[in-house]
Amino acid sequence: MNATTGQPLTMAEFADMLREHDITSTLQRVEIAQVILSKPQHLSAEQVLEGVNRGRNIVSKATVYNTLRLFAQKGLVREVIADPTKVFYEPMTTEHHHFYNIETGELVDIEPGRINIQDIPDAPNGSTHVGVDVVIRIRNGVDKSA
Amino acid sequence: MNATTGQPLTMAEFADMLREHDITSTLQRVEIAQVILSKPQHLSAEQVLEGVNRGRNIVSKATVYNTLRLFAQKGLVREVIADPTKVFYEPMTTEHHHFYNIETGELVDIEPGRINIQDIPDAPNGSTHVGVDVVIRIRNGVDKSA
DNA sequence: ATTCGTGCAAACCCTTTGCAAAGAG
DNA sequence: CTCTTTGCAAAGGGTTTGCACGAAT
Repeated sequence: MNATTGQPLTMAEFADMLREHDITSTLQRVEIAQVILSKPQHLSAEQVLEGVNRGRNIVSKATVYNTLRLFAQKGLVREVIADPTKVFYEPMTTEHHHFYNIETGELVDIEPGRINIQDIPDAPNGSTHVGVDVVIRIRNGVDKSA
Repeated sequence: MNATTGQPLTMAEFADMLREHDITSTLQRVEIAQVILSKPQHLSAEQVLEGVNRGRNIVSKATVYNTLRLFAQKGLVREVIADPTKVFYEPMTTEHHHFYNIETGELVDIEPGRINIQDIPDAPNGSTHVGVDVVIRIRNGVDKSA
């Protein structure tokens, strides 16, 4: 949503957003940005591919993968490593963490601030923190026993 | 190490350990247990395969993958999901967390208790916590800028 | 012209599976 | 003897790459 108008972002606004992140704006990249950045969500590369090509055929698989990687490098989206079989992408927002349902593969946001981490240790000699990811693995059902 | 003798565990002791976890003891499984459980470490399935077949040819790739999955189910080892390209396995010990070097793919233990998580939220309706994983992503170099 | 982005298909890597042979109880 | 485990090779799924075409400066 545009903060001043309250309307969904226009293609031109997505294009501006790309340029602000040093990404050359192209049709395909704007389409991908619209799909992943329009709201808080977690999408796999394949889901982005489907979302972009609704009926029509606008972006290839390779471009989706390459573009999502580029967006992640440029700080537009964040990669979430929780499912051992695929990477999820989410819009880059304030730091928050995730529930991961090991049965369904579903990823759910934990509200920011809902988790507090104390005493984050320094990175080992000569390295720098890039980020902290907390994944709480959950399973359907209330019974603890297998 | 055997707690009473201070010696490395014997094959028979690994076999006992398997049976205690309801795993039928076989030659291949004991060999795999020796590789992954002998000390604190993080090994990919491929590294386990190499570790088991030193020169000789004792265990197949399929058996390594299937056995590590079995060990994880039975609570002998823990899977660590941090590298988007592969799963790491570590001996099941007290809860601790990890540094993950995004440049080298290296995984490093953070001492238990060195991180404290406050206010872990309840699992969503009808689901149960399975575990909490904290991964601190690090990068070589001290400078923050790319 | 030169550079950068895209598309297609093939390559790649990790992991799982199907089925016959070998091993455990 | 019956059930389980193993091995091999092949399939599978997600991701990356090579190279030619097209767009932009």
